[in-house]
Amino acid sequence: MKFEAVTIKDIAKALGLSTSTVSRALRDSYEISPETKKLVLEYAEKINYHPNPIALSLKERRSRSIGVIVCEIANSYFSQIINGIESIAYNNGYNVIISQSRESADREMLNLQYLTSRSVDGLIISVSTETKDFSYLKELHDRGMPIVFFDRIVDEIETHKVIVDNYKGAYDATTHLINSGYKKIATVSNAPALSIAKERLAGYKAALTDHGMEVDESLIKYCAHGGMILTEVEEAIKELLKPKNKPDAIFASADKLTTGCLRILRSKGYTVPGDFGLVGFSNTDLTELLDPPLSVIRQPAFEMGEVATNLLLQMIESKRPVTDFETKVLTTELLIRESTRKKEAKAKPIPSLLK
Amino acid sequence: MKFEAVTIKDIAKALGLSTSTVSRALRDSYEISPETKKLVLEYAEKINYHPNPIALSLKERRSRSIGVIVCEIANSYFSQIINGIESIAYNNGYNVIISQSRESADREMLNLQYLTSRSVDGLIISVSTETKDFSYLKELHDRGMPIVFFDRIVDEIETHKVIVDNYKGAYDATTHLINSGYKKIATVSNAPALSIAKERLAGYKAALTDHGMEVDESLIKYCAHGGMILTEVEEAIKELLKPKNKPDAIFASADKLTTGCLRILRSKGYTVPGDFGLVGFSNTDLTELLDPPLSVIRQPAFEMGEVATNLLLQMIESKRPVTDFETKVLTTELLIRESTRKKEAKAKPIPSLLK
DNA sequence: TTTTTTTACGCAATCGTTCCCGGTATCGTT
DNA sequence: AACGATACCGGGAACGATTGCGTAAAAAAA
Repeated sequence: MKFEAVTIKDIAKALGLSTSTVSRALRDSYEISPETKKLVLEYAEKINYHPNPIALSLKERRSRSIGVIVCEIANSYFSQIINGIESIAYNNGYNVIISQSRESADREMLNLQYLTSRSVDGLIISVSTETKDFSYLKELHDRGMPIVFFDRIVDEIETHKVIVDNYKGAYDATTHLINSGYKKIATVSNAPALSIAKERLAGYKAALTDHGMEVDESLIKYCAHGGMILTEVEEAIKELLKPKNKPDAIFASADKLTTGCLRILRSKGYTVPGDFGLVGFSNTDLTELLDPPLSVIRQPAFEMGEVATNLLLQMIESKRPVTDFETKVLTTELLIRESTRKKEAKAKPIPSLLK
Repeated sequence: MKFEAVTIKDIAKALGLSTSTVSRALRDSYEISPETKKLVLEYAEKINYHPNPIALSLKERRSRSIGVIVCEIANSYFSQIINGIESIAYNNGYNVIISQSRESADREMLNLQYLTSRSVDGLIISVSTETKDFSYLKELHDRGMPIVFFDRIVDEIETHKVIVDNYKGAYDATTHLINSGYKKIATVSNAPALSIAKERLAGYKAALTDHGMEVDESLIKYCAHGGMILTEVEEAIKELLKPKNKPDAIFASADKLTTGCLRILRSKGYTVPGDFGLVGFSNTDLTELLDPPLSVIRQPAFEMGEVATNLLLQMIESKRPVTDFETKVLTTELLIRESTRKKEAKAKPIPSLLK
């Protein structure tokens, strides 16, 4: 069950030439006569010759392919990012190898080893929620592997990074809830170690204090897998529903958390925005068709993929080691829809404690 | 910017052995003394040696990786399939390379060439809507490349295939619409050349005639890109809304068509199921949260991925060419929700939110 | 005509690994 | 003592492609 491909040797043999001549003819070298070139080119075309990239990779120690690791592709945000990555990569003759960590540090490591041993020329990564140990990544980076982080970045490693202004996104969303008249705003956040979780949480807290509201730690819940497992969202919501400090609105910190919250609230018979206002990060294109249409913070995912890839290719193709790294920060967009509709005709609270 | 890896030569040099001995020691050959083995193994472990899969691929003409081509990963159906594929592949030590055709025959061909030249040991494919010319695939297959088709299969090529009972799925959905009291049922279908489109259309027609209803060709609309481009769905709906034969229900034949129809109908101010009943194929996990919750035909996508991969690995690892091919047909599931509520019914069905 | 230059091609090494041949000890057997 | 068996290890070709170097023949210059 093996699959025989046409090689440069077949051409050489058939034409009575050496492999070197054929190789040079195919690469249009000046030291091959026009007639021989024509001969080789035509024959190669005829038998449908394609150079073997594996042999090339072995020789050149590069593969013209880049590796991408995300937690899961069944997530609009990540699939949009990947589309952005592919669009730039293909235009530059690079192939993209996608792999999923499924929020597992082990699988992330496995994929990483596979990709590097397969000689990808660079990596674009959003780390899993579970990853605590970045030493392997760090070693890779130290040994010269070009890496670009996006979304969930690793502060310890100095390289190009692409993120959105998570702080501002969260701040704006929370402020929007406040301005809509919500008084007790909870948040369902991602794994606390994650950069995006920290930043979004900071934005949330800042919005509260800036508007004279207290930060209540019992209103902050974490989901270790970012909502990939629904029960953990259910658990978080259940905690929040304890009468003691029941909130009237929720800010969700990730795609799956946002829809997860809606799912749990509705399954428990609560209405949105009646019982709870809801806003969250999401790039799903179905949010406007949901019941209720969700107010969301949307990230420019496609563009993030493009930017990340451009940075990576720049590193890959640079002659000398890149030492001057930048962190590109794109801006989010707050799309206001039904799920955060103003609570009915009460006087708008005046923030008295603005600093 | 190159990335130096540890090779067998480094070990050989450091230990004063030949590469052959090191290679054999690592592969636990009987003709290497236990002491030498121990020495090599320990040193290999110490300097973190990993065999170079590229060199192996070149030598063995196999890569222990399989290629997957789908039209787009930002589609729950396909990402669920991929998860199924990966689960089996990883358990058997295979890696999965994913690529998207984005419904373009050109990109499909490009991906195909990339994957085969990269020595994937086999392919799992759902062809793009655009692909008319299967000669390249056929040649690949004739030359011994193991291929499994799923979803959108190619009748002309004899190999393993994994599909669902599209006919029955469509038949059941249409029957459900009829039983719900809808009188004029339109369908928005995929590119007519596609196997799935034909089968689903046949099921739709059969359900109509079996229930004494006429098949009206003007109620059958096609979307060449399966709803990936929203305007083509809009065009289809616009056609259907012409007063002459305005339907009261729509059966949509693919994931993006189903949500696309809802989107267009709602944007035009129509209500579902008030003005139109709506049911369609979909694997999105958000359909129950939509307004209205959508009745859908759901495919066992994860399982399909598993089945396809098992078939493929079986072909890859078979000593002799496989000639006895099978077509596995799984069954769909009709999930009845709000969007097809009986026209006369008053009682509101209880939506099941958590499954 | 002789020398130099140019043209056009082949040889062989290389990338990392495996594996077919060898080869050399160290035994044991006759 | 001589031979074969066994154990252990190295040399080198191979996988497909590129490329520096060498060189024969042809063309140009002397």
